[in-house]
Formats: sequence, structure tokens, C-alpha cells
Amino acid sequence: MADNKEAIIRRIMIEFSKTIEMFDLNPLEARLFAHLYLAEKPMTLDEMSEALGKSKTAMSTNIRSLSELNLVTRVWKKGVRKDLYQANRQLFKLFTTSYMNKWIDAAAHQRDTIKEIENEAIKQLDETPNDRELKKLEEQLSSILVFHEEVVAFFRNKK
Amino acid sequence: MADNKEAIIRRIMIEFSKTIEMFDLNPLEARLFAHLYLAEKPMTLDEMSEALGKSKTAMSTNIRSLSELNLVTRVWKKGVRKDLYQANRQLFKLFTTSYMNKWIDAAAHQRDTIKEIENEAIKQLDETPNDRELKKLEEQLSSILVFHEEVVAFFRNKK
DNA sequence: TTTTTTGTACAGTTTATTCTGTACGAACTT
DNA sequence: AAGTTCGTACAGAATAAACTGTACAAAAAA
Repeated sequence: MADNKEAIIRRIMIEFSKTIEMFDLNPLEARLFAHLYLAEKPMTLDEMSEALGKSKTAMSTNIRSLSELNLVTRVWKKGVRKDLYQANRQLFKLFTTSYMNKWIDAAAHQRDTIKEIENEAIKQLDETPNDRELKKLEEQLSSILVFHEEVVAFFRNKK
Repeated sequence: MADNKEAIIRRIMIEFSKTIEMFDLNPLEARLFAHLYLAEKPMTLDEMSEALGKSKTAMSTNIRSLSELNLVTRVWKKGVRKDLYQANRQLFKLFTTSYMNKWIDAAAHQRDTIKEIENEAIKQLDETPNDRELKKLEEQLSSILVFHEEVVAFFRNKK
């Protein structure tokens, strides 16, 4: 009977982790979060290391990533000297927010870069207005820029 | 002057490819698409290989991935014996559609798997209704299932 | 038919990512 | 103060991903 529960937990870990990985987390980050989520209590680096069978160094680096994504929080508990981390619990909001923010930041940055290139092309086109190849290039840049703007708007829109 | 155009093309390739990679394409797939998009004409595997400086084998496997994602299309041209591929051109629709479909498929599949595990837990809970740990596990499964349903709905909604 | 050309499967190599063990500074304990 | 404990930086090892060259089946050309 206890075996059944263990088996269920193992399966949840595997499947839940897969889903979390879809949000661009590496496998260990995913398992770490899944474990903390199921544990429902703060854990130390040593405990995580023991539970997942990975080095403490790996816990340290991966818990930091999760922390930067606001997926876990460091908490204090009187009398406990080690760092304690716990999983934040509003799954959907948590993952979609950090995921979309990443998209928006990256896409906006790419858009700006494309815009710069286009400005450069326009400047050169001023000097040689009859350069048909350059003209075509500028048009392509324009369509790629529109694409980037649509992507940014798309994700902004979903928040 | 021709140098300027080359430089612009090179920069577009780099930046555009980065954006495409965000849609879960590997670097070569991304460069391949970017190149085909800028070329604005169908190309053979040998031409791509030459243009990107990578093996023909790599072209073959990566163009197939792009094709499966509906990002490129194989076309026929009278007199040309080799396979010809061209980039599809409605960037935004192309990328968002294939991206979201991938999300929806994967998330729905994960949801079903979680549902199965939950059914298993419920079945066991019928046999041992007083098992508080098992009860808690079932509740956790339920919340994870809700999460999955929200993810599926989220992406369905955006199409 | 035989010969050439084309696309791709597959094995092995190269390159990139992930993970571990050691080492060390900072903070706590005695 | 000296001695522990803790978290993490860093270099190297293990693992995974990407890429190449060889080989070969299918189709076209001779």
C-alpha cells in the first residue's frame, strides 16, 4: 500500500516535470520544482540533494534559476541556519507569467535590433536611391520588423 | 557598397535566426529558414549546403523538420530534377500556429496522463478511504490537473 | 542494361551542455 | 580566537546534441 503511494509520486514527478520543462526549464530545474511543490514545505539544499540524488552544487545553481524566475522563494525559519526554499503555489500564473515575460523581453529586444538594421539600410538607400537590391533588402527588413512587432503584441496581449 | 549589402544581409541572418530559434527551432533550422526566406526563391539541398557551409546531410534532416512544421514547402519546377524547397512567407501566422499547436498537443497529452494517474489514485482511495496521505496526494493531482487544463485552454484561446 | 545522380540512414566524431568534486570566503559556534 | 558549517565559483568529467562522411537504395540518364 505504501508502495502504491510511492509509485504514484514517482509518476507525478515524471509527468509533472515534463510539463514544467516545456516552459524552458532544464530537467533538473523541473524536477526540483516538482519535488518542492509536492513536498509542500521548505527544504534545504542538502535535503534536495539527498531527495533527488544530485550534487549540492547542482541544487545551488538550479535553485537560483528557479528563484530568478520567481518559481521558488527563500524563506526563513527561526532556529534553522540553512537556506530554505519553497515552491510558489499558483502554478498557472507563475509559469505563464515568467514564460511570457521572457518572450516579451526577448522579442522586443530583437525588434529593436532589426529596427536598427533597417535604419542603417534606409540611410544607405538615401545615398544610393537607385540600388534596387538595397531597396528589396529594405522591404524584407520591413516585413521582418512587422513580424517582430506582431510577436511582441501577441504576447503582451495574452498577459 | 556591395559590401554594405553583404554586411546587412549577414546581420539580418544573425538576428532573424535568433528570433526563429525562440520558436523552438535549433540554430541550423533557424538559419536555413532565414536564408530561404531572404532568398525568396526555391533552393536545392546542394545550394543550401553551399550557402550555409554545412553538409548536405544536415540540410536533408533539417529541411525535413521545417517541412513538418509547415514552415517550408517542397515545390516542383519543370526541368529541375533535384528537390526544391521554399520558405512559406506569412511569418507571424506560420510561426505562431505551429508553435501553439505543438504546445496544445503536448499539454493535452500531459493532461491526459495526469488524469490517468489521478483515476488510479481515486481507485485506491476507494479501497482505503481513511488514508490521509493518499487523500492529500489526490488533492495535489487535482491541482496539477487544473494547471494542465488551464495551459491547454490558454493556448487554445490564443489561436 | 549500365552508369550517374539524388536523398537519406547510420556510425562515428565534434561540439555544447550538464553535472560533480574540490576549494574557499563568509557566517555561525564554541 | 580557532573550529565548523554553509553556499557557491570554478575546473574538469560525464552526458547529450549537432554535425559529417560513408554507404546505399531509388530514380534518371546514357
